[in-house]
Amino acid sequence: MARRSEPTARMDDAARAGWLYYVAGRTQDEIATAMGISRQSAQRLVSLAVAERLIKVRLDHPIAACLELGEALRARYALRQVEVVPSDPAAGSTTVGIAEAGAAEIERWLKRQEPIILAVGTGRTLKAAVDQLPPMECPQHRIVSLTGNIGPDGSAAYYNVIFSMADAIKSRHFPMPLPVLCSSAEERDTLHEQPLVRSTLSLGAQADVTFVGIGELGPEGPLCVDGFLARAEMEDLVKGGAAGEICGWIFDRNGKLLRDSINDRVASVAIPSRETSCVIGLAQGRRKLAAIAAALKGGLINGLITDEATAEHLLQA
Amino acid sequence: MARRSEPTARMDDAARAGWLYYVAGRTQDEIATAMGISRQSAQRLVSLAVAERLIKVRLDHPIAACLELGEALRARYALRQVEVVPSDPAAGSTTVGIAEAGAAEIERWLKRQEPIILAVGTGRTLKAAVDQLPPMECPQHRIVSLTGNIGPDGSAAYYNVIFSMADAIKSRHFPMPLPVLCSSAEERDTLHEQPLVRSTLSLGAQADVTFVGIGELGPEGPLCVDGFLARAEMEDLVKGGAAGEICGWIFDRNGKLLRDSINDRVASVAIPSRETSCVIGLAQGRRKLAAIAAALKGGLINGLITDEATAEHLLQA
DNA sequence: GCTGAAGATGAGTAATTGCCCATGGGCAAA
DNA sequence: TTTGCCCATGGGCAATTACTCATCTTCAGC
Repeated sequence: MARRSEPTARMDDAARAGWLYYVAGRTQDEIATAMGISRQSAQRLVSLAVAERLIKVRLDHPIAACLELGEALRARYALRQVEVVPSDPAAGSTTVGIAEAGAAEIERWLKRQEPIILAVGTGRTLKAAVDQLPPMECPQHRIVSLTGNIGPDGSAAYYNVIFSMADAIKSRHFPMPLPVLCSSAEERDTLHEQPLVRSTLSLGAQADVTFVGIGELGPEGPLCVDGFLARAEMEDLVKGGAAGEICGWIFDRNGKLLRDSINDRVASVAIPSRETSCVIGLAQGRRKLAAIAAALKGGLINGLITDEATAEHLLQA
Repeated sequence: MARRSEPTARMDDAARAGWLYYVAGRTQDEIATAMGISRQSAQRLVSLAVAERLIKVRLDHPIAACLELGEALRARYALRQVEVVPSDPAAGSTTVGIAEAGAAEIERWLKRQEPIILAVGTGRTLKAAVDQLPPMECPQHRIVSLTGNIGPDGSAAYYNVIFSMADAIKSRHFPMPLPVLCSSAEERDTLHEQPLVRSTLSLGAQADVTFVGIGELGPEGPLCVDGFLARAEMEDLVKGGAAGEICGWIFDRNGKLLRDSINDRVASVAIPSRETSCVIGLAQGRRKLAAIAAALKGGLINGLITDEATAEHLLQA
């Protein structure tokens, strides 16, 4: 009769089926019986309701916003892995949240049965994450440091995280017995020829997953604070367009590594391939925004763990 | 570590799993892999998110409100079947909507393969519904009228719907060859003793599903308008506490059938058992509110097809 | 340190859902 | 009126999800 010809009738049915399924929690079989149609038709109506966006789902939890932000970042920068942690409205810093999220992600990789090579960079955020790791027995994995562990004054670089990692994780560890920054390109190349270093370099290049911090530049950046670069050098870098650094590798605002006298002296392993492995950056905070944005833009990382406020700013850019 | 002991961590995970499942549309298997847990745990987290009301689903369609109202009515009056149709904001009356919904419901019953007995009452709303029925071949079913088809003046009662039904539905039909109202209780009893009538009465009592209109009382009610009752009789009835009628059976505001001189003369079949069958009332409109509410309260019907505005008023009572 | 309860976990299994395909009815064009 | 196309329909099957049970872990209390 008349109602058969109305094009909206199908939509009404779809809405009804969708309501019964999602709101009332009936099975599609029950819906089919109640509406006098076959189960398959009921399924089609439910699908239709979803496809036509009649059904709106939302998550009543602070984490919902984080997941949305993460999804947006993933889509924009073609990331493999994104984690956005809530910005604690009370505390000013959310390093703790990122640290926990980072630890959880590291743990997920280490839990795997099949052997992997896990590479770590450096930085305070990354160290905080590693400090959150529970003790684990992972004899099947290998953990390699991308950066040297000798500070500018010859002492062990504090923020080289592989030793912290070794405290918690029972696994084979491969530090880099090098300074972070050599005095010259030639020295760097010579050191890299050493057999022990070469094998570590090779191992780093094969990493299945890499966790790195992202450092901002400027006089307050870690390279200056930890004494690797003098203030004047830093100012020159910034004038030259540098925007941030990962494992000491300095890049511009487009995420391109600079071809300059500093990068020629960096002793770190090259950042592993983003084509064939996961390179996950941990960073947060307004001061690091430019550095993070540049790393994302240049594809230096294909994974990111950050906080809500930082994610929002990254998306506004 | 610290995060293990936080009771909110599980909720966060549940929220995350729920988001990935409902918003991002991942399978539980993918979620399990992404979160580094087993399928079962992922399923539990999704369930938890639903159970804890973290997931809110809403339906973006006018019919959503109707379905909510229907569910509320069903719960309050222990109804088996409720249908609330949208109140057309443009047109004043929504009889058309109810008619279509009623026709759809009748059709659902008639589509069944196993033989059923379908009983029909009387009324304008019900007739409008029956007029919407498409032609159908239903040799397996039997359709019986609960009310007589002889009007007060001896002519065929117009709003006896079984003849309209016979036009569309190819099935065995059983009208009641009686007046609606007899001149006395004795006459009624005598007529009911006739073999043909007795078999129809018996058939009506066995009905699997019954569709009835609900009539309001007062000088504008169908009993008066159609000339079954004189105005004075009606006034007496209302004074005596009568609130409405179904198939001529008059009931008070609690849905109890009155024990009076009118009901003693009603020739209709008794309303079939609401314990063992579906008795679905079709009615709408402010004037009928008291009658519908009374029928629901007294359990004279266990199914209802009405419109949005009426449903809202019924729930406010 | 031991014990018991409560809750979490994973395997197995039943139920539910999603999808493909053959079929048939309805509608438009010829 | 006939022909051909389109699309809705339901059967069948694979994928996914829900549930149950036995076992394990953890933590509080003794």
